Amino acid sequence: MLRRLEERQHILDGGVNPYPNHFDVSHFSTDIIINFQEDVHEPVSVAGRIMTIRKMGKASFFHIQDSKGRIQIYLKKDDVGEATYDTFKLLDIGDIVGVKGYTFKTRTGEISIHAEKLKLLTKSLRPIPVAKEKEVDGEKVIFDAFSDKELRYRQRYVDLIVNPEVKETFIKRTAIVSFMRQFFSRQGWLEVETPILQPIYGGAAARPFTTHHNALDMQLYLRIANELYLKRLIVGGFDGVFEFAKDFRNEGIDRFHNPEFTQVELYVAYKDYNWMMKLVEELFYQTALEVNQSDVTIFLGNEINLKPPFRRLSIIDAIAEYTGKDIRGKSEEELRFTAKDLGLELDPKISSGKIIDEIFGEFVEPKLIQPTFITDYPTEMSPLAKEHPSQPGIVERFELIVGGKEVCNSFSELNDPVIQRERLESQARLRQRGDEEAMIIDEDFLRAIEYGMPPCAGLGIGIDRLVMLLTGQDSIRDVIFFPHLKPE
RNA sequence: GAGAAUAUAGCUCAGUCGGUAGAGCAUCUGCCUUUUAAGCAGAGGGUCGAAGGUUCGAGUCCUUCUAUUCUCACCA
Repeated sequence: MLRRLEERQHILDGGVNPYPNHFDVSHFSTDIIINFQEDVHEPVSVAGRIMTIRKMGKASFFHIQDSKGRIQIYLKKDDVGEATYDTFKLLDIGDIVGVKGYTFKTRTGEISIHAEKLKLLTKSLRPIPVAKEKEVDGEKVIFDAFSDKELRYRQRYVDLIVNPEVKETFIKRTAIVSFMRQFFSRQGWLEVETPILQPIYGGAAARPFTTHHNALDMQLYLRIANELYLKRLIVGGFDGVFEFAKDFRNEGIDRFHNPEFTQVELYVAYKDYNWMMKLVEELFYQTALEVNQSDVTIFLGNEINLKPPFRRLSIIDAIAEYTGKDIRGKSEEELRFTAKDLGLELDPKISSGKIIDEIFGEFVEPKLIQPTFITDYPTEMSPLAKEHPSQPGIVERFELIVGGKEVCNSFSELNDPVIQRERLESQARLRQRGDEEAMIIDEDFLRAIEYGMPPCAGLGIGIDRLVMLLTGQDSIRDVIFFPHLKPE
């Protein structure tokens, strides 16, 4: 770096600005290569970062990388003049340059640009970790790639420069979100924004991040979900609302969890969870076709097929199928016995619903590889969901499990304000008993639904996990630009 | 929170039994006007994650700490 600082000064002393203000670009690297015609020397102007250099005495080759890809540049002293060629000799891998010239094909058959003008656009002071590539039997072999995960996450900008497949993943992430946004908007539903700073957090069971507003001298929370605000908007008369939301949960970090993550939540009036299942099937299928041109993807080592319909299985039937235990109508004591019989150690304080969830999470969920809707959860685990009209104690709820992981959660929303109040009060009692994740009573939310919320179906999709699914990444850190790490 | 592994040059990695710190790429100098992991000749580059300890002597052995990775636990 010291050497490059000197070089920067050297360039300055030579009357050249190493950081000029603009450069006119006419083409992207990849477009030049795609549209190349033999015997046509098309004039082009490109800009990008120098990624390889092969210097010879009076002529040189180098590759520049722009936002789309790479292209080789041929620079000859006779063509650009001695001054430019001397400046070029001072350049390093990592510097950003602009090149004006014309297209041609080299003796070895690579489509390249024959430079007529070269301009330094940005001097790079730190060496980038260059990986060398070689083609062996038509396949690219990369030598000494920048692969240290810690460095890649801490210096994502470097990761993006030198590892093109990383860039692809993030481009796909944006494509997925854009497609979903269009998909919802085309139905006439409204994309909205609701508060991230909330005086009362709710809509999910999780520990929040806490902050403080100075002027109001009050505690605020970063939202763990936006469910209760979107429902207020359904009360307000919108038929469908959705929000791509950053949510924050003050919990552990692993390859499926980041403290801040993205969810899309959607609420549609007059619909129920059966309708929502169909929507989710269609959404996943079409999104896959849009971004992958295929309904098959590899997720956590398994080939996943996203062609509808997805299997539907109630949580009770799922447990019966995978453990052989019929738990329908069983009392808390019987459930505890069943769990013990299966070899599951349980906290003696937890109740029926939680026991069912534990059995499901331990013996069933990891085995659900192909997309499966698990439906009809115990009411107790779902304080915001509406009960099944014919099955007491069971709510109209589903989760979509893919590759053994939950990717979305949905229910017919509870809109009876009296029952909703009872459910939240029972949550408050759990909280008093020390359940830190039990919900807090949000009086304004209750007031809103007391005015009347139409029947409605709600959905939450974990965008990070969906992106993992559709890009074949096994860690949430590989689909978030700047995943959370401890400070250096 | 528990266990395992890792930490050596800008990057990717070797380093044997405890005895002067190594390679490739990158960098620098020279040569080279169609190269592509360019080539040839030479050179520089290190507080071996941090702090202690054992030892005549520690990259190597021991202790503690820090960070990361993986697995498990937690997280509907």
